[in-house]
Amino acid sequence: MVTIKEVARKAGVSTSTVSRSLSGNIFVSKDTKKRVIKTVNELGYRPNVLAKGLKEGKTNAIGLIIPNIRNPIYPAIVKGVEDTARKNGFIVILCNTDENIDNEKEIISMLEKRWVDGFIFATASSDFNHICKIKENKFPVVLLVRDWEDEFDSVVTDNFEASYEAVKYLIQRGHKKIAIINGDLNLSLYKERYEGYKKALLDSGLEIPSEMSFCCSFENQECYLKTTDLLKSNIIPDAIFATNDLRAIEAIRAIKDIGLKVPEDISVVGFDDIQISSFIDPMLTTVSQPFYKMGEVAVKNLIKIINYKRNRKPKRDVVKSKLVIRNSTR
Amino acid sequence: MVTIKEVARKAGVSTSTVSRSLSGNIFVSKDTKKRVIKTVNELGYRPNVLAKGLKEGKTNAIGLIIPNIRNPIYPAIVKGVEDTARKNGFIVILCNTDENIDNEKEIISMLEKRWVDGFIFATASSDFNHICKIKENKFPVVLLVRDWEDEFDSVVTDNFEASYEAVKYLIQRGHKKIAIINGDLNLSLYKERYEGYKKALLDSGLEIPSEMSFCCSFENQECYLKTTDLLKSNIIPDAIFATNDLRAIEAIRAIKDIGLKVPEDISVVGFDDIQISSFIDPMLTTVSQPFYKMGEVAVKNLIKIINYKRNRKPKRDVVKSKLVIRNSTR
DNA sequence: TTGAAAGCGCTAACAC
DNA sequence: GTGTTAGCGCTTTCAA
Repeated sequence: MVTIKEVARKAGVSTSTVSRSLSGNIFVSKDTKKRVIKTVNELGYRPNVLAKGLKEGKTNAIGLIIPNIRNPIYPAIVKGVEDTARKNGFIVILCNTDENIDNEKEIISMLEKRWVDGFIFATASSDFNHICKIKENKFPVVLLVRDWEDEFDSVVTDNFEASYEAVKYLIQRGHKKIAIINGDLNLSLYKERYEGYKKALLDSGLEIPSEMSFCCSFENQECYLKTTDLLKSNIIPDAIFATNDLRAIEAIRAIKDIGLKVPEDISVVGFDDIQISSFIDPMLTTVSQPFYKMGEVAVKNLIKIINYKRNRKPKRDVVKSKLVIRNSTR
Repeated sequence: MVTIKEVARKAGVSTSTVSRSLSGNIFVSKDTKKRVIKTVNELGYRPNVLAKGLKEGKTNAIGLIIPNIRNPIYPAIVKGVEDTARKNGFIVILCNTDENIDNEKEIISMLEKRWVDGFIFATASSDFNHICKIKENKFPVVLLVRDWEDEFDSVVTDNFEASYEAVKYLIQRGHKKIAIINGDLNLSLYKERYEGYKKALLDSGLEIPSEMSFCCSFENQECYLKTTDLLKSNIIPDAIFATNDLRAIEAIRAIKDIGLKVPEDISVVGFDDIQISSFIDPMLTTVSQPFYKMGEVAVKNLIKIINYKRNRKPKRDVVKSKLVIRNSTR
């Protein structure tokens, strides 16, 4: 490995001059600089980021913690985060928790050893102490997708409004018995989506059919099974609002398997607009979220906090989502 | 930030004793060790990986370079890589190239500054010099999914055999005009899949219908459009072998939109078995690949190379895939 | 404008 | 068993 010393020797200058030639902020005579740069190229010298980080007290890396990389919303987010980070000279360390809090703690403990200058969490849940602790340890933190009260900077979508609009749309199209398939209500995003759903029904004078409301995870086709159960009972909805596309897709599968049709018998609306949603049959009506953009905004905010560490008040960034109407609703 | 010095002072020992107590390899008296550990916990001390890495000449990080995180095969791989790496005390730095070689070079240049102890590339293509250069620079490299002659360690699936089997299956079910929708033939995996396809046809005495063979990328619905073109011509296949599921899904969409049915009019076989494939309509018959496992094997091999840097001959690991028969074939 | 030297936090060779 | 110390590669004072 080529070090700054070798460059210095070969160019006939001191290591400080090499450093200065490369950093650019401090003045070095034109000739010297040229000679140094030439030597750097000849030798293929690359500054060692470890040494630089150790000296400067920062790493130019950020930790991105996500709950489940196989949920297609995260790849989109990851891409936004990574592109933006790289554009700003940061590298991304991606960690997947599988929604498991022990994994998450272990990951944090690892990254806190100066691996990263700051964290982006897309995993906020009700069990939140460990993330608070990071902040106490002076690591900048931005929450993404899922947020938590007003303690942290965050980037989220307008979950309430978007759900409201989606359900309102179903009502306008004449649906009256609208089921909701939701996620963990301890997560603010699902709670907000639920609130939007309820408000839309209420505003239209419809009852909230509690027997048509359930939550499910992504494991073991839970969503498929619970939807099947619902349809086998004698309370059949005329529309289903699923709070994400994966749930919508499982629900559609269940509806078809039981011999009913989408959208003729039951309309289905999803949430997320993952890539696959425009290819399944019927193409899914869903709320489209700007995931790439969200990742981008989260990184930009995080870098701001890293660079000017003043104790600003946390900022909540809300990005707009929009209803995309396709063929799964009639 | 708590440093080893503070721990040492508080515990009344030298820094080396703290270091030794933590590393565990060198003997420290029970009492001292206990006292040190206690202090470490009280102070919340975490060894600085930058300093450690600088000292030891390694980082315990590996770079994982993938072409496109939005292709669902990669999240599965990433998860395998990440889990295994973490289990072995390594951290993963994930980088996405968007199939762009300049991005890739930039990423490599960044990671070579001692960020990582080795690389896993899932991006090998015909333009390969920059990856060779990494190896010359003494960085361990393992190729994944896509490989390249015998220069490198690699982990791949039995593309030829799997394709052969898939096409053979179509033939056995009575199909005679079998189209192939392929990817870039400069990538060995697609070439191998093409060879498997041809061999299966040949072995059954069928002609290779060159007018029914085309390649397409994932951009701009290219696959959808080209399939539509094919179907609008008067040479209509009775089966389509798509060399990945995303292509198969686009093809199915095209078939349906033109008013034909899958599998009644045209059978479709995919390759990959991404999660969504068992939820689309009809559920996709496809070749299932053990992506998680592949990531796992790649990491294990890489770590082996990192730890015993002897110049072994590169090893090619071939993992078995298998045909999963669902409803898109008749 | 440039060089010498200290020091970032850690480990390990060497001394006791 | 434990302490002292050099040094990993870099940046940045301080001097010249």
